[in-house]
Amino acid sequence: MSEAEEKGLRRAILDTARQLLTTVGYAHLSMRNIAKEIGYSATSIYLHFESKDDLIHALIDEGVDVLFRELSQADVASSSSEQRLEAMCRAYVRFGLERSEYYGIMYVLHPEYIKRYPVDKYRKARRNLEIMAQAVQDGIEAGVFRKVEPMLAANLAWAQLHGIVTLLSSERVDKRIDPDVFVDAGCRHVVSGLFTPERLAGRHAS
Amino acid sequence: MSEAEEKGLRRAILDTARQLLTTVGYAHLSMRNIAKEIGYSATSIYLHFESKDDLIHALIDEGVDVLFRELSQADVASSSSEQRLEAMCRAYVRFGLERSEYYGIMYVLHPEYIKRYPVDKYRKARRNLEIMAQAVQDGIEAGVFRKVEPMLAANLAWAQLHGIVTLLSSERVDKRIDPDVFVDAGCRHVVSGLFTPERLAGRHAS
DNA sequence: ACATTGGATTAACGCCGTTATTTGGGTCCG
DNA sequence: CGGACCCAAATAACGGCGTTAATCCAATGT
Repeated sequence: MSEAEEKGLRRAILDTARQLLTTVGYAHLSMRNIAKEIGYSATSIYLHFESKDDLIHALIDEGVDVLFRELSQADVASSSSEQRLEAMCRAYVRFGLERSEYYGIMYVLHPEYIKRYPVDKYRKARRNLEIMAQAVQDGIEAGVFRKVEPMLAANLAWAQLHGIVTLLSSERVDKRIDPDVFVDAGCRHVVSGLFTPERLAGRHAS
Repeated sequence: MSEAEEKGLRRAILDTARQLLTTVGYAHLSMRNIAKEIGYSATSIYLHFESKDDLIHALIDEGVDVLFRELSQADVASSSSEQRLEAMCRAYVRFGLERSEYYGIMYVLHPEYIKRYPVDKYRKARRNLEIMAQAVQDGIEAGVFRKVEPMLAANLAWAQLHGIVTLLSSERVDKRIDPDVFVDAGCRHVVSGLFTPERLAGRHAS
């Protein structure tokens, strides 16, 4: 009971913080306004998190899991490795744009603002790249993709997708460009950049 | 004389702020530590800038100019449009990594942290995309690039380069990947993604 | 009935951006 | 010369921040 309530308060803090991230953003997220929202004093949060960074790390943890679930879902829902990769690209961008409360603290917040993410949690975060690298690897073995270093290709794909998400969500992309067209072109560009010349020659018109 | 000194102080503020951006980063840049550095009180800065955002906007202005100069230099230093585009890509990444004091406030700082960049300065900032779009356009006319919307292609290229810069400088790229190889692969990917199938068939081994 | 525990609060510290007020030296004019 | 004015610059202060220290108080155990 007291354990349940303790968990309850911890969850309430996390949920409130996440909600405030969507409404006021990280720049205006404070221990004091989280506390006010749940009817406690700011210092009470320190009974459950040792610092604001610690709280954010807990949320990042959640975000990493959510993203992994969505990538996995896209992975199994498709058949060919190229379709799987493209589906994951779209899932990544969708996650970045629709769950920006997570995306912002996971990948946008500059490390200088926040203590380094604990080393022992890196492994879990890396799964989100490895699942994409695996699709690249499979494509190579299927003869659809060129023989590239899968991890290099995955990181490069990540950079493309990350750029698309951040430029779109910070409204830096030219307004005359339709966001859907932009995302579409980006995802196809990621995949087609891996095609063998033969596979490429047979692709449909852009 | 008094005019020169006034300009001198304004310059001193800008230079000190820029230097602090490289040493302590935006998160720890404050009106008070800028002032301490130049031996004035914090409030004196308000005689030259109406707010911290205003000061940062002035620095962004400088950064936009510096980037434009470097892109232009890369543009004229090469001959074929594909070489020009690739040279500009490399110049962009170099700017992002080496002048990160500018890059951070220009393209990384989330808009929620800072007042919107004044509309009348957008035009100048847009030149940095248009110069790349022009290279795409030229490549199309030369028959080297596929017939794509130049502005869409430029923004997509920008997203790729921006992703590379931000992931590298926030140390989020897998440590086993050589940064130079990463940048290299990224820039070539941007360019080769635009090639016509014929031009692509004749490219060298990856 | 008393001591102990531990969740929760208030007070306080040193930062922050910014505004209001005050200082103080120079210049202009009667 | 003396007083009015100006204006760069400083100090004080406001409300907000993350965080720590001290305090309160109700429930628990003996």
